[in-house]
Amino acid sequence: MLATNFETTLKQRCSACSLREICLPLGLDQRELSRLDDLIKKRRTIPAGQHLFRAGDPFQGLAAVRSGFFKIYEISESGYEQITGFPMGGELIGLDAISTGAHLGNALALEDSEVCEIPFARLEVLLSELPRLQHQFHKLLSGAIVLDHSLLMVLGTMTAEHKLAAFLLNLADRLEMRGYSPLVIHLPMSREEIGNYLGLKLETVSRMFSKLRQEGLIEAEGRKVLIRKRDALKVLAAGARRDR
Amino acid sequence: MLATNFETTLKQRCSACSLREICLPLGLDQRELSRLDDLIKKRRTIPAGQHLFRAGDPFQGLAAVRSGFFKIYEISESGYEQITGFPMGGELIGLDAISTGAHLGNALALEDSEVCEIPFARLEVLLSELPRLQHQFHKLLSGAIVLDHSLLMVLGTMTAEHKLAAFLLNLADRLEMRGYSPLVIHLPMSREEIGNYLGLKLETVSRMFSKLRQEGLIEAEGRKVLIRKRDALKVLAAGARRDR
DNA sequence: CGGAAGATTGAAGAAACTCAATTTGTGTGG
DNA sequence: CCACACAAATTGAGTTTCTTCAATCTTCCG
Repeated sequence: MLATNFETTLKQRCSACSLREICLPLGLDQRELSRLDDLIKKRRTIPAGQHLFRAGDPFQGLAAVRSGFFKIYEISESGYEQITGFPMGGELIGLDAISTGAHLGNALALEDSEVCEIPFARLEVLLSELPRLQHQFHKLLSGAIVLDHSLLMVLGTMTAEHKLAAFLLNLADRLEMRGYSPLVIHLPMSREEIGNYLGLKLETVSRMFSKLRQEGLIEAEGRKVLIRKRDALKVLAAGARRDR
Repeated sequence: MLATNFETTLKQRCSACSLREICLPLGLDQRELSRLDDLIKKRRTIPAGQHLFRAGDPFQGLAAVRSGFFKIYEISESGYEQITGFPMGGELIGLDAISTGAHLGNALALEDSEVCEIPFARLEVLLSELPRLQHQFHKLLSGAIVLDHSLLMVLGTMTAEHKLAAFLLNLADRLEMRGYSPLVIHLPMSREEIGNYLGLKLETVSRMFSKLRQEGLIEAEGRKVLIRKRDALKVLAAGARRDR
């Protein structure tokens, strides 16, 4: 009991976090890590189905996903939704709010999730003092742009089947990077959410799941997906078809 | 002759740049501006049709567009192109390269253009010393993410006609922000490039131009576009149709 | 002026959507 | 623990949008 408690507090610290090789702490030494630990005090639990923030909320700070899964979506003037990402462990949430001081996106927990809250004003001070942390932060911001561009590529050039293949592979890769099996996926999102993300209707997503199943590339029943032929999926995901 | 020369060197300095309210210098005082001026020495001219950088080039520094127009495009593994943006005056280019140290995108000048080169390593040092500059830089990075998200919204939720309306309005807004007329647009890109950007074929783009023309919202002959009913375009651009 | 590239328009085809019915899965209360 | 109700997923049939292929027209350079 005492041990569990100890472990919990340990895990609160960036220096002992299993995600430190993906997240802000990457590349820092002990001294720098402890400075960062001082900053990131609060851990917050978000139950499945609840929002971490909503569009319009004032920007207090960033959040780093500790565990669980989120969906980030934006709502246009006229009420249309677009999911822009499904962040998981080690990824930063709320970067878009830096530019305006208010959130433009909504962050909904798809599973019971935990985040580390990062007060942004204090982070910027620390960035000035720790060049390596500053650089890592810039890398993460830049990485968010790269990620968005790869989604643009998917939306702009691929057919439905290719889109779904790319989506599943992306999940597999990110799971693998975090030490999970890349072949057994439990989807935290519905067909409708996948469709929204990929610019497809849920029925089309469902049909493409069936197609990939028939072709023997995956097994899928509901939200459980087993990747059978990862290489073949890669060929699909690489080979967009529309050449605009 | 001497006068022109003087003016040119003046214009080289951020402190006297007409774009300083959009670009990095925003919010800086005289002292800070002169520090930034020290950093940004080089101006470079890129003739229309030439690349500022290509995918794979090592990342030396960012570039701020001084004048002209670029297209940024990425090429997927399998050779498919996707244009991710058409940056113009005051916008930063090359942000995606921070994360990996090499450019993922290609930057091609659509017109004769000028850029200010910003050595990134030195910029980061300066950011540490000038908190306001640091914050402005983060705002620009965050703004790039916001921009990408709005394009995701367009690609994911809109029909062809709405996409083109949104595209033209976006151009109009950005031109207006820089002091140009928002109603008279000379497009620096081809129908094919617009289509690639919007996830459409060039023929579809052409048809939508004709449609908007027939509906009296614009006048268009080739690359010259006159916006007749900006409000009506806004209604179109706001009102996406597919609700995925 | 001539040629090539870009833009427009038409007709036919394909991909994805809409509408609708059915099946499966999930959570809740008896 | 089962039964029920409700939400999610699958599948089918018909329609729409966008693409593809092709012909024509325009523009812009050399």
